[in-house]
Amino acid sequence: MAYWLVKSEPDVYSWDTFVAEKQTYWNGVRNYQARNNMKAMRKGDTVMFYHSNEERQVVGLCTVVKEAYQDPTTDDPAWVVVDVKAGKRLKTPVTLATIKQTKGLEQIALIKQSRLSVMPLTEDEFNIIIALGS
DNA sequence: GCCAACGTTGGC
DNA sequence: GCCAACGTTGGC
Repeated sequence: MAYWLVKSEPDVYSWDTFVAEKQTYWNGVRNYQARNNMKAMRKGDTVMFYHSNEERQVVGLCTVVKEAYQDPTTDDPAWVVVDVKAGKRLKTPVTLATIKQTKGLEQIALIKQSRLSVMPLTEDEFNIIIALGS
């Protein structure tokens, strides 16, 4: 069981939209590293949902329900999507500012590689964020 | 709106 | 294969 974090611009695809749809395929990734991370996702893995730009906070959790397959929005076989199902909203959103100040999260990919849109989290990082969000 | 970081493209 | 130019992302 692995942990991941995905970013979305709330203007483009927000947590509320996701919750309303209950499930979605995570499309639009056009970066090889992010793509490789998606390919490494396994059914049942937990994914944190982060709002970038205006909000900059982790807002909720979701679960991988289908592993990587051809992105239906393009014919280019280089790109894949995964299906994710909306889970719980964090009681308290965890902001980037908080993450930066929190001991144990210094190495998180969210800070180290700010432009990456799909990234792995260690179990420790995941648990710390969960604790901050409850 | 600006700019830093960084990935991609294309000329050589 | 290198590197400059360029485009994109995302924090501020």
